[in-house]
Amino acid sequence: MRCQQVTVTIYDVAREANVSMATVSRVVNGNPNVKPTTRKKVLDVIARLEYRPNAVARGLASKKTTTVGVIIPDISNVFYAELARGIEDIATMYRYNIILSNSDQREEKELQLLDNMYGKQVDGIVMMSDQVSEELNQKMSHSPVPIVLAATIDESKQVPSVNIDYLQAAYEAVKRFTDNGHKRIAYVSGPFTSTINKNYKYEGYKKALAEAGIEVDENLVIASEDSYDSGLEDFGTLSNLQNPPTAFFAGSDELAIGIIHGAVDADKKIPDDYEVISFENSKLARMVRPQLTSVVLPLYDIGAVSMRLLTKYMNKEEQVDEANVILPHRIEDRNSTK
Amino acid sequence: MRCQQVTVTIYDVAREANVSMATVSRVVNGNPNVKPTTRKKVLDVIARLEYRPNAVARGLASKKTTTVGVIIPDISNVFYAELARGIEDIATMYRYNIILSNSDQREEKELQLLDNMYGKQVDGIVMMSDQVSEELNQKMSHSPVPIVLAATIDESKQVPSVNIDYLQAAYEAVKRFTDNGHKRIAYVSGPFTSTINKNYKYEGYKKALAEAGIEVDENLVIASEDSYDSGLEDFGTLSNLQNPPTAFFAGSDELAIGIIHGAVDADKKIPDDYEVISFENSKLARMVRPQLTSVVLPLYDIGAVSMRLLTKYMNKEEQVDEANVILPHRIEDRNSTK
DNA sequence: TTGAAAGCGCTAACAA
DNA sequence: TTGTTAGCGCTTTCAA
Repeated sequence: MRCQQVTVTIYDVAREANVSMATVSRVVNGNPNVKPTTRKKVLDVIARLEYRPNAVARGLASKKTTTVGVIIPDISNVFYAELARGIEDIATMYRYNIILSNSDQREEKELQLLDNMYGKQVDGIVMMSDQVSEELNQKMSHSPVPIVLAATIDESKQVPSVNIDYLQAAYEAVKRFTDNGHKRIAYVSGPFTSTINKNYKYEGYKKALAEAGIEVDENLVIASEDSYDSGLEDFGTLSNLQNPPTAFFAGSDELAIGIIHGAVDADKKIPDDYEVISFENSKLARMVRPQLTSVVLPLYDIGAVSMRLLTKYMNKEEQVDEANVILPHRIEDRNSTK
Repeated sequence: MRCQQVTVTIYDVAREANVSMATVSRVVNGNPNVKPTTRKKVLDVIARLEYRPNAVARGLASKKTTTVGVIIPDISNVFYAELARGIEDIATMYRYNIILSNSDQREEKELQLLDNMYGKQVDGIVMMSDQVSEELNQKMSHSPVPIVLAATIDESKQVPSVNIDYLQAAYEAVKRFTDNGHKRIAYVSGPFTSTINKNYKYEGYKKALAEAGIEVDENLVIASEDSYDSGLEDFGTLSNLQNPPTAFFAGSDELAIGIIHGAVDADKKIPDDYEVISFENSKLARMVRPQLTSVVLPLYDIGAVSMRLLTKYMNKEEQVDEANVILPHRIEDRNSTK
């Protein structure tokens, strides 16, 4: 490994090709104002010298780095990993690289990462966060570069974003239960520190109940961790209520699988004893028996559209018509519901 | 959003503080050769002007960017996402940022991404690949910056790497079966285009069989995709053999869960009718009934150690004693085995 | 302890 | 169509 490195610069190419560096720069950047024979000559030298443009120098001179920052709560979480893939694919398509950082959902870290990204001179940022604090909102509003929120809610709507209609989606899921005659419907949620969980999915749940003339029973609503173990535990808690639920609306696939296994372990049958609808539809939804009926959260698409939106801002394309994009959703029917 | 940006430079700070830019540079970089009062004066101006160092300019001048490239087959795959998290955590600890790119396991893309990373002047690279081609090996061997392979095998051992002893681990897993008296043991693997699957896990499998005096039956070895559906399908294929297996060694958790559900769907009991051992131990291993006995692949640690190793090369620390690190492994016993 | 000055490798006017 | 020339914002000798 480690060989002697002789960095060949645009200047070396220019000298070898008997042209000025400006000309080399032109051919490297595909500027059409170069005579074909000159272009060929330069290209040959570039190939021979194995010249590779220095993106850092280019970034300094042009004030564009062709890299975008991605701030994500936790890349090892499938949920966010799927989003990240959507972001990266579109970034690649537009020739951007991605600087990826985990925030672990800590506000202090989010703030610090933003500064770090600004320092690195990224051309734009895609941000994910369960909860946009006032301070974070402020900082993003004064960002030197465009920012797009992916699958995250900023209730002030100051920052462009891509989401689905979480409230409506939750409403539709729970409405299935009320339509089926369920009166005792549980909402097993991830943490209420997440705006989406607390102010959207929960509101959708309440709306569906209200419409069916069912009163919200706080005992049927649990906001714990967004994990398999919580689902397992929450099933236990809820099924032991003196007036237990007959249907579960789960905030995520892991939670739903926990609930299902809780039921299985208690020798209950899904969907006969309890119906379950999840909210995510990751590939886990099919990896459990019975397979999960689930609201389809198009995470890849949300990531992809976020990045696409960001490119519009970065290129100052046509005045973007809608800064707060809402993608469509649907419910995928499988076997955890009747 | 988008406010008028007045970039304040080191020069502005210098002027305001009545010192030279060299002095500002010194305080920014924590150089001790600055009189405390001067330092304070400069720090005050920095705070007042909200000066933020431009990492690009710094990178050009110092030839160090404090960013490392990460080339990964697919970030949306939990397996790699876990590795990536380990890498990122240690990178953060050492103040590096990460440029993350997906290769989709295509050699052409891997090669091109390396060039792209070189162009971005990363200080080092962590690479993951199922199969290191000759050309890739060549390119990495002539890299201008250090490269470490994470959970990937380069049989020439030319490039530093971090792995576990896959062969031994597979051997131990299969030995459980032979010790338990199984004679018909299947190996349901991910693709054999993966060096680890083909040359290590498979060899471990063969070694355990050989030791037990069992001949390898090619019909019991299936190298398909590394997915739940493949597991499901492969169970069908294998269980319909006229002389079917009684134990399954699965190459990954998804494969193992597919096998288990295949069995469940066929009204078979695990581990009574079939025993199953997986190779991964992601959090999925507990999210299935029965829970999976699995070889523990410490992905996070492999990522973390890879990054740590890379920092040693980047800082030209003490001559690294071992370039090809082997981390310990173990088997986690759960309920898919007796 | 501080400052002056020469780059780092490239882009982007502007001129020819 | 091509070349000249300033920077971009910082680090890093070297000298004081």
